[in-house]
Amino acid sequence: MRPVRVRFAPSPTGALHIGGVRTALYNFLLARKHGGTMILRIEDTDQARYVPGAEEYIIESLRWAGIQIDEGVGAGGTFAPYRQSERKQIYQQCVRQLIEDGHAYYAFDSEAELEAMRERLKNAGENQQHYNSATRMSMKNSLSLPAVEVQTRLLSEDPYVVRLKVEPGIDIHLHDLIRGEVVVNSSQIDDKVLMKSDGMPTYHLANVVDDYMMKISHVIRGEEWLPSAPLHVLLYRYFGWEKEMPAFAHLPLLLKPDGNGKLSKRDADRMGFPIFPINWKDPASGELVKGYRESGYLPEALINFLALLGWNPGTTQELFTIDELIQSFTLERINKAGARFDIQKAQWFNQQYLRALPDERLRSFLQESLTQHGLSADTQTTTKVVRVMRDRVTFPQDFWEQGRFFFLAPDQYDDQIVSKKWNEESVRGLKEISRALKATGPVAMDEIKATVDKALSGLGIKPGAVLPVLRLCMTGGSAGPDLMTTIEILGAAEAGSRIDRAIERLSIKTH
RNA sequence: GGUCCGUUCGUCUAGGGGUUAGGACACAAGAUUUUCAUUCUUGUAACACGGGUUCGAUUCCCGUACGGACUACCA
Repeated sequence: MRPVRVRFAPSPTGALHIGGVRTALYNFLLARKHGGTMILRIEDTDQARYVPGAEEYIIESLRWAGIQIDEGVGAGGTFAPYRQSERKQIYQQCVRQLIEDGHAYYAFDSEAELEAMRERLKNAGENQQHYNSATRMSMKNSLSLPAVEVQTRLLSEDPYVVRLKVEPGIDIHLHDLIRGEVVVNSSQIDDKVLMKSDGMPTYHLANVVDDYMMKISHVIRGEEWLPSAPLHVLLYRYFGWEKEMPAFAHLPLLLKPDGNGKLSKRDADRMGFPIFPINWKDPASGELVKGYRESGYLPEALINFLALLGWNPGTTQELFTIDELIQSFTLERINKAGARFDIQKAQWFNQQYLRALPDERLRSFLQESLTQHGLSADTQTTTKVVRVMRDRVTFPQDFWEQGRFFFLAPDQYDDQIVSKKWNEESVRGLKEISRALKATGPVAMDEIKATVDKALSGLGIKPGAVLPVLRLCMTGGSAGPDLMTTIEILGAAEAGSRIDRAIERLSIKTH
């Protein structure tokens, strides 16, 4: 078996889509599984759509996601260059060969002429409007025009393209690793442009030439390429490279969470989740689009989620380290049908991964939020907070979002609790608890509980009448970690003064 | 329109000629937690339809429907 060499080959026309990350991931997993090579090739043959910064963005995104590149742009390698715009001469040479062998030809038709041809065929009721064996002789190209004229045109400044001369009536068989046997008749394939008038190759040409030259063993790409795969097979054949042709695996698409169609940025925006791996600032509009990284997704969680979107190990295991993914991954177990994108499942994965992190890591998340808000706290406190919050969070920022009261006394109190539980009796209880707390000094949770119990039983008040408002004094709300633990972390003195503060504020409000 | 691809709970999926069609997310209920979350238990919920083949089809075959991709000098 030949060495596994796979490539992820995005075009730098913008930010990397989350579906692209999954494609890259599957390539990476296969490479690692077989001790092969993961290659990053940049397909920048469309100068009009080139977006500055996109290449760097792709590299940084993959790096963040933990998808390591062994060879290619940013990593170097023996098959350099890996940027297609730098390989023009190679394609030109290949295309010249194709023309000499009679598999390609020059075409001089203008855009208007092409449009006219399609219009003519459409009006004639043809269900395909192709530039092909049936129509090429009525167009302006090196097959239809006299040799002299062709020479003149080539030597003039007039633009021209090179087209593939597809021989009709041949069944092209393609074995896809995911879909099995696919057969397409060559009459369905048009004389695709191989070389554009600006001298750049099209995707089809560059892709085949590079995969061959870079000794790619498996082409793993999105399903949108399946219809043109037979064309690529034809190219390998015409080049005489069919024996070295890579194996194909066309991945199912990522679909919208609701409705029909493939997942788009619009859907993500509409439903409030990221579509790009990391922040993307559109250089044209200046718009900043939030990424998974900045939204608080851990790369390991995102990868785990993505891996299972269209692939499964055949067991009930859901949580995978990257090494386990590499171990279990096989192309055969990739699904055929498209997968709806479900952000809730991604969140669940994030929660699983986040809570499994050591205190130290979680503390640093909290610390970051504190710094952002101009606050500081000692290690002992942040450790306690993180421990009591760890089973309650989904994102790193939740430690702050849901635990800010550990560092900031509430300045607002939940109206519902106030109207339901704030009364003369509960305030009497609170006053007693405050007094008792301030007298005890810093103590542990069970002592606080004893103090509170004693204070209330002394007054003959039931805990149920006071505890909700006690929490209200501490956090401003009705939800949160265990109350006594919360008070322990706050400290008895702070707890006492929060009670006083609440009584002062709410009494004014109610009068 | 044409070509190609697809179709198991709401979602991701396992399974496969005879199964109580399994798991996970989500949802719901109960228990724990004097709160909320976690955790645990339980529950609701699926083989698109029609023909074949077969003793038997959700599984194999063919159609239909539905969905998707492609149909550029874009990738």
